[in-house]
Amino acid sequence: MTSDEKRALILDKLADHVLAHGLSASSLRPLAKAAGTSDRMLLYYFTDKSALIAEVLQHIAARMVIAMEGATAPQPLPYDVLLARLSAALSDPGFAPYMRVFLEVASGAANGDATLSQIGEAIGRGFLDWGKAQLQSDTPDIDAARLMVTLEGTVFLRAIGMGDVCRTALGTIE
Amino acid sequence: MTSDEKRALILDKLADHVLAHGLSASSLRPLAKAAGTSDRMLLYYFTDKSALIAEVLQHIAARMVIAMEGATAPQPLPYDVLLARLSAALSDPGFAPYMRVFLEVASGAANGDATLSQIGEAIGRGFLDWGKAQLQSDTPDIDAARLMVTLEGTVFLRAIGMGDVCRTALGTIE
DNA sequence: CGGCGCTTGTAGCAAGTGCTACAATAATGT
DNA sequence: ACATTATTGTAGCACTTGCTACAAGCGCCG
Repeated sequence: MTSDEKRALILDKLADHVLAHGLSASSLRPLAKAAGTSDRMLLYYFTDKSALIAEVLQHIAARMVIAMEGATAPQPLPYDVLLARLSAALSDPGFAPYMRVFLEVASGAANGDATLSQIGEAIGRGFLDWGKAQLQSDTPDIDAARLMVTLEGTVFLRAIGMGDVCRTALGTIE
Repeated sequence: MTSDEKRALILDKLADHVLAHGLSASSLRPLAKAAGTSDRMLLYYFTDKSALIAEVLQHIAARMVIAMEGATAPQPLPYDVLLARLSAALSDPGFAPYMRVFLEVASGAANGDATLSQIGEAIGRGFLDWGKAQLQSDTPDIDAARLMVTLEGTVFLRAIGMGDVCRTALGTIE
């Protein structure tokens, strides 16, 4: 097994751990344990902790893109339909971990973490573009923006146990 | 100065520090320094760290309520107007720290922190009720929910440097 | 005055943090 | 076979984390 393959394998397990336990529970030793290696080795493969985290988050983002491909409708959908679909998808147990991590990234970014700030925006823009491509609309930019604001709002509220409010808010639209 | 007064004074300075630097930078020693005392004393006044954080967050919530009183319109406003107003208010430098902390609370709650979960929901419900009272609507529950989802969505997006998307999304409504 | 309880400082502990120096092993090319 | 390089383990450093044991100071009531 080449060094690159090892790296890729480790990266995969690191992503699993971050998705399962969050960034705050992702210090080097727990990460190393989850990847079946040592903290020493993590810093051998990834120059830095922040570099490591950056790569892991990008890996996670790539995974999410793939998962979303599966949720992609064959044709663009009108705003209301797409919103209902995505809102349901994001609360799916399969997707929820991504949203938890995304929320944590946003929080870290708001507190001044440069790495998280940069990656958070990249992921966010990617998601926005993807949504725009799914939208059947005369004003795709505006509707994609509204879609995204609404969806992230539901992520936020569900995080604090206010999923019922999300349902109330979106119930009028379906 | 009585013991209660001292406690209240400390609490106030702790709130300042959390608002300025976030929960992640709020371990006992920095907090103590900000309050002009020692970690030892913090654990004398507040049984636990989590109890301390709980009280600080409630204090912060209470402050925000007061600040919002100042932003309260004399009469209820229609949805679009209220949304525009609150959206502008939340990105105001005076309010933004509250939102940063709120976001951090949500993130912590999503990661299973019981204290943050409980307090986050309490604050969220309070905010929802306050919004409902400001709303002039035939369907106040639904509109308040939509208002809240949208506003928290903008908080999220602004955190990752996508304030432009918020503007695009809300621009259509004003 | 004397004792008693509230308040506070000093010092430290055990665990965890990112990271590194050093050396031993394994692989690789000449 | 040998020298060089890549890979990995061991051990540790300097620091932060929440929290605590101990004792000294303090005021207050008898």
